[in-house]
Formats: sequence, C-alpha cells, structure tokens
Amino acid sequence: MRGGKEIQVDESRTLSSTLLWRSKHLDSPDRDALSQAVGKVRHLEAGTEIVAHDGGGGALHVLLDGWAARYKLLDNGSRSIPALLTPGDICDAEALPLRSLGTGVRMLTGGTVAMLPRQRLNELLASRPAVAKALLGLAFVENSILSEWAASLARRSAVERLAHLLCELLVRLWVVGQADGLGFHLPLTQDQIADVLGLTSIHVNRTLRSLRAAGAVSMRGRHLTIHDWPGLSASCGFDPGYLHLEMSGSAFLVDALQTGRVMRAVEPPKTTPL
Amino acid sequence: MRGGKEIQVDESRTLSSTLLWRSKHLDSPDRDALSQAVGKVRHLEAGTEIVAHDGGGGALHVLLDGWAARYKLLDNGSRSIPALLTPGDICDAEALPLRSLGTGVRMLTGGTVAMLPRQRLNELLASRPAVAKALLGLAFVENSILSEWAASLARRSAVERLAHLLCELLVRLWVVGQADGLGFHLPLTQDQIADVLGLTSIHVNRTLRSLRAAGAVSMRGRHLTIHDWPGLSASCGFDPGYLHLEMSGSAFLVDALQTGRVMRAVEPPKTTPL
DNA sequence: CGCCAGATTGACACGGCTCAAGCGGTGTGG
DNA sequence: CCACACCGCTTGAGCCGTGTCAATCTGGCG
Repeated sequence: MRGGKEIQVDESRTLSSTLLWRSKHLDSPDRDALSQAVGKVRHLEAGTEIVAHDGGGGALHVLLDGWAARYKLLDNGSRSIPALLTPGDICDAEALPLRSLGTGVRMLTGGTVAMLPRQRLNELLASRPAVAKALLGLAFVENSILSEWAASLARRSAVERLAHLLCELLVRLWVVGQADGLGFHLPLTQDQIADVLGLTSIHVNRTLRSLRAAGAVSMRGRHLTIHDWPGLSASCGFDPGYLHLEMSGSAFLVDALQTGRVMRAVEPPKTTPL
Repeated sequence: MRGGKEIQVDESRTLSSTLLWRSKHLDSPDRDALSQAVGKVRHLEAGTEIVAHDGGGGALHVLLDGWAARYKLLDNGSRSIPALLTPGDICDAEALPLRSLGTGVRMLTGGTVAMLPRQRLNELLASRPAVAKALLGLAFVENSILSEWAASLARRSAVERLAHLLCELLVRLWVVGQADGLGFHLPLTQDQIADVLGLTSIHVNRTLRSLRAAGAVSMRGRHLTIHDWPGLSASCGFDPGYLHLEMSGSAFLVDALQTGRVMRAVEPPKTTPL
C-alpha cells in the first residue's frame, strides 16, 4: 500500500479521482472536456436523497466523497440495498436516460457530489464518443458487480457473503486511495449491512462476531481491519476480476491482489476471545 | 394481446424485433446503420456457449430467437444465473469493452443469434451517438432488472420469488410477441429456475406446486399459464416499472398492465387439487 | 426393453429469523 | 452535572423456511 492519506485529502474531492474520469477509454482532451462539463459540487449531509424515488433526473451525479447507497423499498415492508457507492462512483446509473422507478439513492455519510447537467452530458455524448464508451464501460462494470452480488445472495452463506463484501470494499477503497493498509473506515450500520447481504441485523452481528473470533478481522469503532487476507478471501472465493480494475487504470492492483504481495505487511491476527 | 403469432414468425428472427433496434433513442437512419452493421446470423443448439468464460469478445451478440442464460460458477460448487436472456436481448453485456471474468452465456434452447463485429460496433459508436445512447439505455435497463432480482433474492420468500419471476417473464415475452395470452412457453428446467431464484430444484418443485394448488398458475408440458394475474402479481409486489418498457417502444403495455385491461380475457382459475 | 434426465414426494436437519431483553455511548434538556 | 431518551450493538431461546438425503415415478429415446 502506498500512502492513502495524501491521495485522500488532495484528490478525492475532485472529478479527477473519479472512475469515469480515469477510464482507460479517455485521452487528455476527453478528460478536459469532461472536467469542463462539471457543474456545481454540492456538500450533502448523511441521509440526504441524491436521487428521489420518482427520479429527479436533471443531472448525472458523481460521488466525490463519502458513501451512498442505492436502495429499494419492497411492498412487503423490507428494504434492499443493491449497490453501495463509494468515492468515484456514479450515483444515478438509472436516472440518465430513464426515470428510475422504485429506486432511490441516499447518502450514508456526509459527503460531496459533482453534478453533470443533463444537457452538457448529452453534448458530451454526442461530441465525444470516447466519453460514451467510458460510460458504457462503467455501466457494464456495475452490471458485473450486481451479478456477483446476486450470486452471493443466491448461493453463499452468511459468513461467505459478509467476507466477500468486506473483501470487495477493501479493494474498491484501495482503488480510490481510501483504504488504510488492510483496513478501512466502514460507516455502515449493521442494519444497512443486513440490507446489503439479505440478512437480519442480528445475524450480521453474529456473523461479524464469528469472523472476529476466527481472527480474520477486527473492528475498532467504525474502522475495520482485515488480519487474514489470504484466509478471508479464499474462504469466500473472492476473485477481484468482476470489479474490472483494468477499467479504472488500476490494473497493477489485480496482480498485487492475486500474488498477495501487497498484503504481507500486516500484523498477525490477534485472536479475540469468544 | 394482439396476435403474437405473426410477429413471432415474421419478425422475431430479425434484428428489427430487437430491443436495441427498437430503442426510442434511434431514428430511421440510425436503425438503417444498425441493420447494415449486423454480420452473420448463427443458429445454435441448446447448450452452446455464446460467450466463453474467458471472454471471446470478438463481437456483440444479439439473441434473436430462443432462450439463453448468463451464468456464474462459484468456487463453492454452486451455480448462479444472474440473467435470463429472451429474444431481443443482448447476450454479452459484459464482453463489449471488457473481458468477462467468471461469467458465461449459454443457450438454454436452440435458437439464433446475430453478431455485430466489434470493429463495426466501434464505428457505429463513434459515428452515431444515438446508438451509443441506446446501448447505454439497454445497459441501464439491465442494471435495473439485476437490482430487482437482487431485491428478490435478498428479501422475498420462495413463493414470492417464483411468482415475481413468472410475472416478469410473461411481460418480457409479451413485449417481443412471444407470449400467448396469459401463458408462455417456459423452457427452463426446475434446476435452472432454482439457479435463478437461489433455491433448490426440490424446493422450486414444491413452490410451483403450491402456486398450482392456489390456482394461480398451471402447466401443461412446458407451457405455463397464469390464471390469476391480479392475485399473482399483487402477491409478490410485481410492478413492471423496473423493466422500463418505455425504452423498448412498448409504453402502451405499461398502462395496460397497471389497469389490468389486457388481462381480463382469461379463463377463471381451475383449482388443482392439492 | 432398458436407460436416463427431469419431476415428485417424504423425513429430517440446520441456518437464519423472530421475539425479547439488556447494554453502551451520545446528545439533550433541566 | 445529572437524568433521560434514543439509537445501534449484543446476546439468548426457540421456531420455521429451506436444504439435504434418499426413493420413486414419468416420459422420451436408442
């Protein structure tokens, strides 16, 4: 790991740290065009709706800082979170050419979003095919992630699901320089984790405990640390391929992840007493 | 319902019945360009791999006839089917600008696919922004469907999941003229349905039986008929919004679905004895 | 006729849910 | 500064939906 802190402070609040901006499909003129198209940058409180359920749709929102969640309210009273958004992600995948029915996006923490007015986006798409292609690429990456989540929900046990989620989050946060060694700030409530994993918050609690007991992870406050990356990632069959890191110009990480080279500089797991 | 049969025979094997082609974003010149870009059309046997796990990626495949499935093999030995492809769907959402790791696409029945060579597609994307936009739209629709499936897997019971799937399939097949009143040909094995719903084939069997017992559906061979659409769709909270039918030029259906106007011409449910 | 994949059914085990209680931090008003 | 309330976390006991294992049945097909 390279010093996450500087990156975090200096870049993570600008478009240039964004996955869209860093797409391998774009060259410098494209990036300039993108940068100039960005409109207001807003700071939002935790709990704010970025995209209303009925679909505001006036602009494309890019999350620059903080966490957000795409969520769904089912008529049987339960809630589902089909996507977690971390810095660099695009918020309204569905609001672009569509109105988004039944899905909202809400800030989980305080944070900032950049807004790309719809009209400028349309101009961009028309004048710069590479931008369209980059956006297409991002949409497909998100599809890939959704498929993996579906597989988790369908075919993995609670422990596997949780382990897989933690692995994914670590890698995604690495890419945007928000990881801290093998740890990261996890602002999610156990209720929210439950809605991601399709479990009960109570069971999330127990599952988390069992991971702690196994010495795989530990938590201090809202900071989660993975102590046994090889064990954890193997136990849930985590393979970062579905994140398509190549797309975000982080290809180097793929190799590192697989060889485990990056994870060596870690303190040994302290076994928490049951 | 309007005569599904003619459409089925005359159009469903051509690009013009395709969701991409019928996107609301395209005008006639766009459509012509699309049509001309199509390369070979291949007939495939059931079981054929359309997109290999390692990602052939030489072309974009559009399913013209038959069913296919995107699938995932997990290292814990189980299988997951995150997407079912019906006529008109694009097969390799992930293979376009990416190599698709860990996901394959395989024909479930015999059928035909049109192939759009990658190079021509790239030319299209560059020269016709509307095509790029249409593709983007399709990607987002798929996103939306994936989110809905995730919600099902996470928060719906077995009966609700199955009911929801059947409702979705009916509507999707309607759009492409392959439904037959309130029924349709369902070529899926109970094993395959299980991999879609995250259940066991055994439990799918039981669940299906309970739907039959409730008089909601019936099956004769591989033909499934929904007898109680209002009941079935309400019981699982089915709301076709997430399919974004407006995108495919089938907006008229949305209204019909909600008012229930279309479903009136149906024989009453025959209660199958338990 | 025998074979085989898929459908069906039953008995039983278990993972995750429900209900219920208690705990700790933190913000707030008196 | 304390009391209180509230939210999120934690833990326990028991239940239920779904999985597992094992047989049997059916229809198509060589």
